[in-house]
Formats: sequence, C-alpha cells, structure tokens
Amino acid sequence: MAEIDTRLRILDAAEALFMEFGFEATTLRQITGKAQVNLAAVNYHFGSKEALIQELFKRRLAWLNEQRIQALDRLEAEAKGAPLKPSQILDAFFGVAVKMAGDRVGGGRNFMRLLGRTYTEPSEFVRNFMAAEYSEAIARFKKALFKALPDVPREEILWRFHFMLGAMSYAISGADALHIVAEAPVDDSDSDALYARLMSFLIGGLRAPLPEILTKSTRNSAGKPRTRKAA
Amino acid sequence: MAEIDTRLRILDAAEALFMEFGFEATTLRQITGKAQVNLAAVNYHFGSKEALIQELFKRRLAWLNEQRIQALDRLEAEAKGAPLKPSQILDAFFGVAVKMAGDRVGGGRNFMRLLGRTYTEPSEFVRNFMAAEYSEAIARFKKALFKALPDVPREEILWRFHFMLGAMSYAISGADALHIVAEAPVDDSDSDALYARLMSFLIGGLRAPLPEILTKSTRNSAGKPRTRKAA
DNA sequence: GTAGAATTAAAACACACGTTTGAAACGGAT
DNA sequence: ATCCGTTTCAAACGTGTGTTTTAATTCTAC
Repeated sequence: MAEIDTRLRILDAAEALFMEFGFEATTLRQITGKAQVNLAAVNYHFGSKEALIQELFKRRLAWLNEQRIQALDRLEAEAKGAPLKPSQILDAFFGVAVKMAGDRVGGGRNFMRLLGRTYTEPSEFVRNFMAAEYSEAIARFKKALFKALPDVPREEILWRFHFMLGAMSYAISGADALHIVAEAPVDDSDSDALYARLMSFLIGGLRAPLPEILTKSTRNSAGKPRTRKAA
Repeated sequence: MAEIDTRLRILDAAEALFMEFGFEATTLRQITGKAQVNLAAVNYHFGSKEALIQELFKRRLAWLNEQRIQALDRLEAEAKGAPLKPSQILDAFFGVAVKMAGDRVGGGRNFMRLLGRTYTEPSEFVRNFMAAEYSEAIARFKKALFKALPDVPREEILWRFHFMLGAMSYAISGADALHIVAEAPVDDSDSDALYARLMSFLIGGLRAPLPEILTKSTRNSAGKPRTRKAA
C-alpha cells in the first residue's frame, strides 16, 4: 500500500507541477509537499531530480509512441502495401496525442502540455532523451509519409512534419496561450472539436503547394549529405 | 562609453544565454561574466533579474510589433478599403518575424528563438507581459483576417492563428529541435528558404476546408467520432 | 581643479535549492 | 518473537542563487 504508491504519487505530483511551473522552477519540496511524501523520497526512489524527470517522460512517452506505432500498423495491414492517405498517417500520429491530451483524469493532459513545451527545451539531456525515445516512432512515420507523398521532396516533408509538431504543441498547450490572441476566454474543453480543428489545419498545411523556391532547383551549391540515395 | 554601454552589454548577453539555457537556468553570474560587467550591475541598472527579462522583451517586442503594424498599414493603404488577401496578412505578420529571426548579427535570432518558447511559458508574469505587448498588433491582425475571411467563423480563425504561431515558433526554433525528426543534420541557415517553406504551410493550413464538426451545427456530438462515440 | 552625482567594484548577505545522513518504522519470512 | 531488508522520516549539509551593502572609481559641471 505504501511502497510503490509513493513512486506514483511523486510522478503524478511532479507532472502537474512541472507543467505548471517548468522544470527548473519546480522544487522537490513542492513536489513532495503535493504528493504528501517525505522530501527524501524523491532521491530514494529515483536518485535525483534529473532521473525523476527522465522516468516521468519514459512512462508516458513509451506508451504514447507504442500507441502511435500500433495505429500505424493497423493502417498498413489494412492497406496491404498500398500507400496510405496522408490524413490517415496524421490521424495515427496526432490523434493519439490529442486524445491523451484530452484525458484530464489520468494526468495525460498535464503530460502532453509539458511535452509540447519540452520539445524545444534548452536543456540538452532532456532533448537527447526525447530524441532517443521518439526515434522508432518518428522513423516509422517518416517512412509512411515518404511513401504517401512520393512527389514531395523528403526534406520538405520533414520541415512540414516539424511545423505540424509546432501547431500540435500550441493546440495542446491550449487556452492558456490562446488567450493572448483571443482576449476573450476560449473553450478548449472539447477535445474532439480541438482535434477536428487541428487536423483540418494540418492536412491543409501538409498538402499545400510547394514553395516556388523549391520547385525550381535546390537553390544551393554545397552538396548536402543526402542520407538516402535509392528510394 | 561606459554608462549606457553596460546596459546594452547586459541585455545582449542575457538574450543569448536565456535562449541557450532558459530563464531559470541562467544565472546573473553567467550574464555578467559574458557581458564582462560587475555582478551588481544588473541590479543597479535594472533592479532585478525579473525586470531585466521584461526590459529585454520590451525592446525587441515593441520594435517587432511596430514593424508588423506598419506593414499592415501599407497593405491596407494600397487596398483602399478592399479586403486583403490572407497571404498578404500572413506575410506582414510572419514575414517580419522570420526576417528578424534570420538576423544573426543583431541578436534578433536569439530573441526570436527565445520568444517562440516563451509564448507557452509557464511563468505568469512573462505571459501577462507578452499579452500586453502583443495586444495592439494582435487586434489589428485579427480584424484584418476577419475581414479577409468573412465566411470563416471567427473562433476558427483564432484557433488557426494560434496553430500558425505554433508552427512559426517551431520553424524559428530551427534545427535544434528539427534534428529530432530529421536525424541527419538539417540546413536552416537560409532564412529565405525557411520563410518560403513556412508560408506555404501556413497558407495551406489557414485556407483548409473547415472541419465537418463545425460546418454542421456549432459543435456537438455529431460529426467525426474518432474513438469515443458520443451517444 | 574640485565638489557632487553616477557608476563600478568587491564582498558579504540571507535564503532556498538538491542532496545526504542516520535513525526510526515497517513488512514479510522464519 | 525475532530478524533483516526496505521504506519513511526529520534534520542537516554544502552549494549557488539573487540581492544588498559599502567603498572605490569615474564622469559631469562649475
């Protein structure tokens, strides 16, 4: 009753506080206070504050990306080798995330809002860790997008994927930030509506005509290390 | 030579360090060390670390939004009362920002990368301050967008504006974050190309068809039940 | 050239942080 | 009931933080 429970209480409290105040500004005393455990419990169970952060990301991120990959697996099984529709791919990737962000009770909401901010986080160890945790899912989705959009330069797809992550991040960070543009309070409680809005936007952006600057020639002299040669 | 210069040196050093490490993780000793001024100079010239941050945002943000408003003024003067094209409006708003982000020498690059992260910053005083500094420009651009897109619900325009800010933020945060999706190093040195990429994406997103869920009735259970059937 | 204000400099301050310690309380097995 | 490994607890530790202080220095004006 009191053993593994302490770990969970710490993780949940930390998640909520990190998302509210950020990593640096959140203290272990806040966390242990909110979790109603002893201060030393964090270092006992996790080793350090940094290790706590990693553990916190691990438990959610592993699950999240597993769900994404499974969704993609199902789509590809159905398609039987045919390229997927871009909207299906985006749905598999972003749908899971937005759904998780809509989960208020399980704490997924806190985590997703934290995650969006963390993606551009300065702290190096966090970014490296994220890159490692993401790598498998990212590789799978990149491959699917390349296949679904054979006539779009791969570099362009990556950039647009990057932009889409930004839009998603802001979408999830929600009304807290939106109130800057909206002035009046905005309803962000309906995650189905949010998802519909976001998805229209993303698909519009992904399928937008290529910028002229790219359709002409690769406007650069230096030979870029083109990692993949054959396709 | 040594009076106002100290202020500037502190501001520039702080900008670079905040963008590299974040607000909390950057210490006054780092700042004054980099600026080659005495530690006490920050509190003498600015009063506190918090006031330094505000001053830092003020000097750039005021200029940035002024440029944006002037660009919009020019467009509207030319149009003589006719609605602008959405792409023109986006160009006025995001073009200035990306240009500033491409300015490596003046320090604008550091600032813009910092700004993108700060928009979703947890710290309340920063967010409130940002909202105040942005309010005039945001109001003008909202009005222009409403006029340019009379058949799109205003709430939808606000959300899409919000998404666009997210995409821009990630675009500017640049290769540091992109390397997570790209694995191989990515060239983000060409701000013209970056801007062309971003703008295609944004216009595609802004002009995307409205989500079904919104075209029917305002918003209720009908539409696109993804995973949860809403009875 | 000198008084007076503005700025810089060095040192210390009070405090909060993450972490460590050593003992107390607990839990299950024998 | 006793033991032993695990977990909790209160207290303290060392360090680094933003800030303040007090004196030295530089600048400005007469």
